[in-house]
Amino acid sequence: MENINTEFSPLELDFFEQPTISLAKSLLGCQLVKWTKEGITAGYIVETEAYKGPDDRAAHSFNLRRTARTEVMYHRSGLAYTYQMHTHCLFNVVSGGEGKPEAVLIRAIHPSAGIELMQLRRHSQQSVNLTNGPGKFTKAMHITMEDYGHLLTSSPLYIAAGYKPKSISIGKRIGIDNSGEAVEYPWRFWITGNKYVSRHQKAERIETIE
DNA sequence: ATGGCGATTCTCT
DNA sequence: GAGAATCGCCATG
Repeated sequence: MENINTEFSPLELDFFEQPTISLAKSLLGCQLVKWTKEGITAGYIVETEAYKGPDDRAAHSFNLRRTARTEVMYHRSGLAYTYQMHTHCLFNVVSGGEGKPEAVLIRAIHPSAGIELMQLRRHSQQSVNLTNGPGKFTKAMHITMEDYGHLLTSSPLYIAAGYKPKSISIGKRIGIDNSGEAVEYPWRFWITGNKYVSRHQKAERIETIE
């Protein structure tokens, strides 16, 4: 048998072709990998949120709103949707398939490679604080608007295999207070007990993985 | 041309 | 827990 290094190999495109809620859970434990000329940074995804426009008032694509910013959400699953929030860049994986504008927001990672580079970029020697928020890990990994529309199956930015979480916690999404009834939807997912999760919140449900 | 505002973060109290 | 920072996007006129 040939010895193949699968540590940082991209997942295939069909991984992204599953329903958005399912994808949001499946992404937990996978690695997010970013290459730059400075080197590699990578981390296990530990927290995600599903956004299901056009019926989801919290989604940028609510009511089929289609602008330059949200355009990529209308294209195929597996593309990167990055956008600017105040001074930060937030990162989503497009899902739903062509013409169905849905996405999974990645909210936190647990570093697996390139921690020194992350510390340099974040001007911080701390560990957990480096990547425990949606604007934090993007800075640590140098994910920017340049990555908008990039297909996440190849360098410089892609999803790779990781580990299978033992338990997934489920709760309400963060920071969408003005979104009417959508505030209540249980579309936030995190690896139970993981210390890189951005905020403490009581889980509405906990799923154990077989 | 302009004004409101946000899927955030940091630094205080 | 509150307030500021700070800036691009997008809807209006």
